[in-house]
Amino acid sequence: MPPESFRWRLVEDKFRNLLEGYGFAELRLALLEPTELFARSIGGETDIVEKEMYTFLDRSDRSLTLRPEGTASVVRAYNQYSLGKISEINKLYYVGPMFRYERPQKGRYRQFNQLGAEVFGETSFYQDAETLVMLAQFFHALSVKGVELHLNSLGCEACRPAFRDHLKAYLDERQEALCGDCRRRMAENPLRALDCKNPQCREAVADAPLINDALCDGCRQHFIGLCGLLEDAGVDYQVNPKLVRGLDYYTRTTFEFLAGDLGAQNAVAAGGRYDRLVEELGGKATPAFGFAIGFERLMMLVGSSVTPLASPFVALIPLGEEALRRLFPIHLELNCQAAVTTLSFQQKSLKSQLKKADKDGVTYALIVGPDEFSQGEAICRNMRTKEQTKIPLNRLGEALRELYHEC
RNA sequence: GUGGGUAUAGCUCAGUUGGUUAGAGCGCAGGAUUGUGGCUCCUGAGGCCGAGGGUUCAAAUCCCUUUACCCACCCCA
Repeated sequence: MPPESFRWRLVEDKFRNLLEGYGFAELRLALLEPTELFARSIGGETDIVEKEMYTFLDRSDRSLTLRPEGTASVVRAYNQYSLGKISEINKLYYVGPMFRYERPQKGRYRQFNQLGAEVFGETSFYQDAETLVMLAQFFHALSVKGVELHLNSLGCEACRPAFRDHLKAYLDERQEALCGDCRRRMAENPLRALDCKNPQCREAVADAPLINDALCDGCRQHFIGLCGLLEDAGVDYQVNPKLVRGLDYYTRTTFEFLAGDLGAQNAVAAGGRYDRLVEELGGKATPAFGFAIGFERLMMLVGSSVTPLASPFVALIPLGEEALRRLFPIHLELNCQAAVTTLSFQQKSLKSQLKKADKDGVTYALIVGPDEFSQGEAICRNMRTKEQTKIPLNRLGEALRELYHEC
């Protein structure tokens, strides 16, 4: 709703401009996808898939789901249209609503909007760095303060399995201390125990083996390289070895931008690298890196620093029916270019119309009534200096246009 | 899915141990010199007290049910 909607569009425009500057192109995504797509990409054991999706059957008994996130749809589109053949590297972004069946609370809604982007075909850690710096630039451009970048590497198929077994062995010894969820997830994804919020789990996991120590050479160099580039770019970050994302497709780099001001739902943007997903969804093996920003959460941080709409420039004040008829075409003509005039269609007193003009914050008020008609000139009042000048009735339109362009 | 909270004027909220025409501030409308705004003053409009049921001589107030929203757990953007 206004005035929020104006601020939203302003922020969205900034996002589009920034990303298009970095060579991203917009992808308009399907809202509805086969349920299986999400089960396969996000992971069958994740909470999103287990209990947070809006899933239903269509008339042919196919199971469809309102998308809970964007990456899976982007990857499907990437594969379906063979984007990888058109150009080696593809940079795509999207904007739109996502749906998750959760209990709403501050910063969490069942229908929420994401600004997201994905890069396909680039393995280099330079890509990770470019994207992260770009995000930092975005927050900076919006004067958003207090966001922290948390960073981790989850390894790849070469080193993660070994680490997973290692961690599992560690957790097995402490099974009794873990919460039900963690115990249940042990088989599929023991890593999740690392960022469980349950105090008992936290304690049990305090001395758990860390993935950083178990990375293979390739992953280690990737991570170190990324960190170095971030430092060179002056982007502050902290490594959080226990950062594990709730989506199964991530490999190597994962990150979250956290904001303290958001309450419990403090992740304003998150993402990472997913080098295996394209292939798993039936495409050619393609490395990829992506992120999503929670639009609503971002807007909570942006506050009032983004200016809402500008005030109209001049209030047209007609006194009497004839004056209204005379000013109406001018009103239409001037607003055709930009929103510069206001005009009340009701017969109101000069006093109340001026009051309204003041509230609207206009710079000029143009008064036309019986007196003006008899003199052939309208009164133009500068609302700040209270100076009044006269303008011939037959050149009102161009005179106002000149005034507008002078400012 | 679990727990807590709120619901009264357009907005933010008061409303005592149940008591008769339900209040304030802000906003809105009109007026205080006939055709000149901001400040001030006066006046006015606007409420089925979220919905449904119950207790009572009497319910915004107590009880039950329900809906919506909020906050937290969880999860994530």
